[in-house]
Amino acid sequence: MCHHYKSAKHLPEHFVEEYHLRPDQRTLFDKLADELKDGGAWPLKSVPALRIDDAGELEAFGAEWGLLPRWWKPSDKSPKREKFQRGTFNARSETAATKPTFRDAFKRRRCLVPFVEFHERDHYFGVRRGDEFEPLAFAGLWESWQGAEADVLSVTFLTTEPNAEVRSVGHDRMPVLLATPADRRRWLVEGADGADDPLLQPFADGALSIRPK
DNA sequence: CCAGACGTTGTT
DNA sequence: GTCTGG
DNA sequence: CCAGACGTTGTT
DNA sequence: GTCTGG
Repeated sequence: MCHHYKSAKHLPEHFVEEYHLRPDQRTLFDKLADELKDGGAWPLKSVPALRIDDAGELEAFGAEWGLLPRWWKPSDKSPKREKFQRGTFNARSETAATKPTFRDAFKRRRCLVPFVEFHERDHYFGVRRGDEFEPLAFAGLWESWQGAEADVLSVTFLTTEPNAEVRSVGHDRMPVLLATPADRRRWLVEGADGADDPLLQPFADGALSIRPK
């Protein structure tokens, strides 16, 4: 499962440069990323994300981790939206296109969820670059839910089969990783065409470094 | 028709 | 109060 | 991080 | 909102 990940101080600068974020966007992204500097990200925390806005421009936004679909309303089983969101922090790439909770977002509201290391089974995984870990992005989905009091922006990200390193610590799922600017752009612009799409495959064996917690 | 679900991961 | 699951 | 559980026997 | 199970 992928319910914890970390940012790093060099993450904002990387994405500010990759997407030429304007000063106000840069300020927002810095602030959102900075809120992860101590404990990292956990479900229901507000996390930084990137999407393409109505004008086709790339923009940063903050959203709660745990997707809340537009049709959600209180019920006996999920009296509070947080309870529902606690179960939607990941979306299976094999089924997200058809699940009621994810399919609209899968088709029309994709985003990037930047990170530096993700956590599985008492280990952190990332792509080492020198003595740091490289900023990467999860393949994310976002939603906007209209409440009586306020609107809730939320995100989740896709999972797939594990690669060799993740399997080696005893896990059978891993997040979909977008490790190049080209993959990130394609995810935002085109999305994926079925579970066999190259974007949704496990990360290349041997490309991740493992750091025991 | 109508109530209820709508999710993921990991596992004794 | 403390542990576990997400 | 934070919400939710924290238990046993016997079987709808 | 839409689908499924009863």
